[in-house]
Amino acid sequence: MQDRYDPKSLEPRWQQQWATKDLFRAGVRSGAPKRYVLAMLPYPSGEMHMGHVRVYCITDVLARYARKRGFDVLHPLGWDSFGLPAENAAIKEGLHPAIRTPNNIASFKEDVNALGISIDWSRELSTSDPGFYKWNQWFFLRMMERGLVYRRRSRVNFCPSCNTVLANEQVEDGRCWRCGSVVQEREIPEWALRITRYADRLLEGLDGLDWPERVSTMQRNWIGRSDGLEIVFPVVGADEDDAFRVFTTRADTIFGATYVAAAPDHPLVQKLLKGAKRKEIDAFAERVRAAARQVGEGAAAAEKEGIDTGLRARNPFTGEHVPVWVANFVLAGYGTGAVMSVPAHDQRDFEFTQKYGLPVRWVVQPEDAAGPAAPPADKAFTEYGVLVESGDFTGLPSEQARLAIAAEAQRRGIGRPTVNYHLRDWGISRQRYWGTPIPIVYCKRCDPEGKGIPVPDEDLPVLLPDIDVKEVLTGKGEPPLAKVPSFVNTKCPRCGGKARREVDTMDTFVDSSWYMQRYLSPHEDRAPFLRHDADRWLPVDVYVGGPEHAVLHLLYFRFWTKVMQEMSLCANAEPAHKLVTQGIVKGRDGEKMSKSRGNVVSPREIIATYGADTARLFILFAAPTEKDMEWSDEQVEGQFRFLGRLHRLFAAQAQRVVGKTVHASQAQGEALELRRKTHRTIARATQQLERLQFNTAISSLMELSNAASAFEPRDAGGEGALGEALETLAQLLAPFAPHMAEELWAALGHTAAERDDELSLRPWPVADLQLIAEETVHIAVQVNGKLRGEVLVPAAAAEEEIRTAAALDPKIRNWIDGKTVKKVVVIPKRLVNFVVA
RNA sequence: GCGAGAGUGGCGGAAUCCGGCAGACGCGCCGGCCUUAGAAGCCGGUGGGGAAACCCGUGCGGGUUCGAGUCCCGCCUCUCGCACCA
Repeated sequence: MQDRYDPKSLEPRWQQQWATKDLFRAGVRSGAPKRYVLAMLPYPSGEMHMGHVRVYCITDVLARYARKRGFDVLHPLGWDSFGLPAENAAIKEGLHPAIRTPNNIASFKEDVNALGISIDWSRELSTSDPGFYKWNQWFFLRMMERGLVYRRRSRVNFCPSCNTVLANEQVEDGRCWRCGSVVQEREIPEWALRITRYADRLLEGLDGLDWPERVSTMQRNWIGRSDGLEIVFPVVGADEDDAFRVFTTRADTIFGATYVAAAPDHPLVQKLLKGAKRKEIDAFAERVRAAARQVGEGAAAAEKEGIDTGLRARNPFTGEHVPVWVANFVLAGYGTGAVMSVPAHDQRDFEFTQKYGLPVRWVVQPEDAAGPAAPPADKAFTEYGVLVESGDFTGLPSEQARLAIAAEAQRRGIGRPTVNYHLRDWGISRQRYWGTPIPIVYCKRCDPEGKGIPVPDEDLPVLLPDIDVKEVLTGKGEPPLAKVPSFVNTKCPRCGGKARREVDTMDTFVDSSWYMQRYLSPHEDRAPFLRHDADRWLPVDVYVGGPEHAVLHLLYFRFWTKVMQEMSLCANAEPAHKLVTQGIVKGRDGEKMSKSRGNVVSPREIIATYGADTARLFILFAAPTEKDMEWSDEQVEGQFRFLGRLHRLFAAQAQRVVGKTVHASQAQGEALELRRKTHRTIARATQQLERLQFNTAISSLMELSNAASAFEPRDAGGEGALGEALETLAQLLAPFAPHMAEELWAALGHTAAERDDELSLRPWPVADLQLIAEETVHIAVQVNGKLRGEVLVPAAAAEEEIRTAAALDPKIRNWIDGKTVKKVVVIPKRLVNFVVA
């Protein structure tokens, strides 16, 4: 062992050894139970940032710990190499993504290895590799067969000057990010996946998962299941068919419905109105759309606005003729695009009514005196209550009335119970180059309607063509692939005649929806992965990543898994059992790290200065796993000092305890105390690791290190106890600071020549419960709940014995002598409380 | 507005699951040792008040309990998410 702690020489040495011995390969411990530990798929930027460091430190601790607990561990890593950042860089710099990406990957991979992350690189994958994206296309075709794929028109952002479609993030304040033109809205065809068909299964599946409540709640809200009644309000003086269908969750308030509000572009409004009124409403609709673009889709507009259409509809329960308005707060895309407005019991309707002077009818009264007994003048009463002025339903509580009114509507054939979801189908078409080609061709002869003809399986993959970057990736005009004739022009798989390929590519969320399965059979070319491998490894046991993916990726990959299960590709309906969302790493200034703020701390520099072990310890110690943390140079130094102290401790003592551990059982006095500390630390650190409390686990190790440093052996028993403490430290440190742990382990005379003696695979230490159990314990003594002293009693002491000992203590006697002891509370091994008058 | 989470020393944070000695561990700071001096390292101290005995102290106000940072009720503040979803 060197005198000085020099991570620069020590760390690469151990990394080399691990690689040479191929220690982290999964699937070689055949009899052992499996554990699948996974970090979210990274986009391979050229240099790792601190967020990546944090995720991989977390998964690496879990992976290394699991290995030492005897698991066959799968801890793979790959690259989310398709996508917008690479394409944008290509547009800007003219460098083909296929050239840049491998360089970025190589560099990022180097950083991962420099951190000492224990990855099974034999399973590395890149989503831009045809061997991977071929299976995206295969899945697309299988989903098509199952009726899960369809073509629809959808609104997109369009820049008239660049003549191209823009992603949401390319729109800044309603303007094009590149040229600053005002963005328009356009309808274009796209391919969509019927994720909504799985809405209820996605909802129900959440209950069985060990996910943060926050994420499950977000998913529930996002899916947004809402049970209600769809009911018909016929238009007065129009055809039977021309009726407004409205959706409501509050059927109990239908007697209070004083008007109908429809979305400005509601088809029935369009159909029934002509002339000046129609023009007025169309202009209004355009204004509402523009406002929505400005503040972002769905955001609440400042004020409610509307126009009276002049149409009248009949309330099917009161028979009353009520006006039909169009209003900016009614969404065309949700429910039926029209609502019955009940101003007395809905806040939005109330506000609208206030502005336009429409009638308010109070039909639900609070059940008890808690609420208002009469209509409040300033807001709607939105709670459940008891119905009034509601015909036959008067007197019923809201819950019952809802059902009764729904049943009545159904009986009369004017309504039916309906479920609505906030969740929309998943549009996967992207007008970009750097993604998976959609395996579809269009043939005028076989497919005159342009529905799309699937490419046969044997023609997969549809390869992304090589391109002249300067000509194709201009960021302007048609989708890039449309400019590549050799790609576009093809033969129809049905008639063999001339046909055109689909030129859109797939959303990269498709890649990340099933990559965790591809790791199982990464080189398989007959299937995306094998059932045999799926049965061995799925589901992912722990999935670690940022909470920002709570709804998109984490919903899509659950959907995909459910489809795969239906296809019998795997047994489980959920991809990941436990989800851990790690907090973000903030800069020294407490702000989010970003280049523009100039507060970015480079992992490379930290590793170069202090070594990987220091970086790992710091990032795990500074805050609990799920919480945000701030970068602190002083805390980094602190971890470096801790490692330095450990190194010195072993340099000074390791030699003399080699082979002496067997004498530990003779330990007496202080030596015995050290042994107790050692075994208590094993127990605590183990529990803390299981609970992902890495910060406190490390602090437990520091405590043991401090205790061992303060101890000086005087006899064989002492040397044994110290030897045991040092071996334990090296063992427990292994998941956190693996290089240092190996170095310390070697210093204790363990050679790593044999694979079996490798610290990484050596069994995790087991605490001796007998040693943890104390013989004597300190008991806190309280008088009237205040701490007044402490007594030392045998751990096995009976209540009576403890009480007597406490009462005899001189400090305590000061407090209780001459007073009446009304009660004595004794909690064995913890405390005594005298309650005196 | 709705939902979730969090408020503890100068700082990051322990203890919160299951009520029982608040402040583990680290940083910072103060003092000392070593040194020509510094760096590094080592030793000691460090919630506030007080000479001490003691008193006070976990966002605020109540409650339950022998005992509350922890449980219950009502507020305040902050963070995150959703935000006209009928």
